[in-house]
Amino acid sequence: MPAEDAAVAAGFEHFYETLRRLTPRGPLSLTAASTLRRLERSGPHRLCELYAPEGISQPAMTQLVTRLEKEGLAERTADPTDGRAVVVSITDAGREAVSHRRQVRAEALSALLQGLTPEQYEAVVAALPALERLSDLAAEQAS
Amino acid sequence: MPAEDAAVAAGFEHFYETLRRLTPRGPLSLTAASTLRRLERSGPHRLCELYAPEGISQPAMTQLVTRLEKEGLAERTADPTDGRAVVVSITDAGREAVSHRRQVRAEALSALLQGLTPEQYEAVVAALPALERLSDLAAEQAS
DNA sequence: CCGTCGTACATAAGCGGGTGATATAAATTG
DNA sequence: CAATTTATATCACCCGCTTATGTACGACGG
Repeated sequence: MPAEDAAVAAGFEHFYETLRRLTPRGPLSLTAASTLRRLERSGPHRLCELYAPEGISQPAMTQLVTRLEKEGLAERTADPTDGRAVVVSITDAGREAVSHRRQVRAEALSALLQGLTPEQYEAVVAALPALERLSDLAAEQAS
Repeated sequence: MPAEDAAVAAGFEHFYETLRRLTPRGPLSLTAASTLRRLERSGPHRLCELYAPEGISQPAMTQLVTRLEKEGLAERTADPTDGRAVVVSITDAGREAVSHRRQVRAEALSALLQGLTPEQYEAVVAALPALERLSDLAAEQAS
């Protein structure tokens, strides 16, 4: 491991904690929010396609979907081509919830961004594509 | 809120999920790890100074310290100047656990960093001070 | 000194969200 | 068509958080 990577890792570690505290406690758990975002971003999925990328077990996803359904944020549909399968999709209320959560976090973050110098702000913006690329790399590594 | 902030927020949101999945399942909860890092970084603290910055309730911190103590990662000491207070400090085993966790995450991250172009890598390194500054701003805003 | 009040921590009860083991039903296969 | 695999659900359990409450010490005015 290159030496500089350690510095990057340390910086990310600290920053991760900061981001974590930026969305104190909402009605949605981390996994619930992440799953809703996935459904919003890439459409309906069978339950068996959801739990692995979220890093939880299949029973956990069953229960999560049940909770989301109870709160009206997602819904189950039968898969016509496979009687065993369940297709999970996000509802309008779910989209609304995701959007609201995103908004809250964005505003908290925006307040912080005001405190940066223009150079620092530019550095952050310039790093965004790289961060996005890291996310993609992590996703394909997981698959 | 400036329009570009929304893009930054969206990027961070995605990146946050990536970081979250980078340290899959350890023996330490997120709060436990964060608390140990705090103890490692800024020395022993009274329990009442710990729970607020971690964003949990006082009973939760009492329980967390009890668990950490049971696992030998932290220890309680009486405060000689205040009979009510408890001073919590990290043990060598605790330092070891933090260090190990950090190592695991750093290696996983390092593997991803290999996939960046040199320009992207430089952009990430260049943004580190700004990310650090954001963490500081968040910390002082919380106080 | 001494009752009163605030502060620091612990305990209790309950709940959300995770786990592994197992059940059920539909699809696949030999 | 019996056997097996796959997709989901259910069960029993544990961990970590919550609020409400208990306990012991410190501070402080009479």
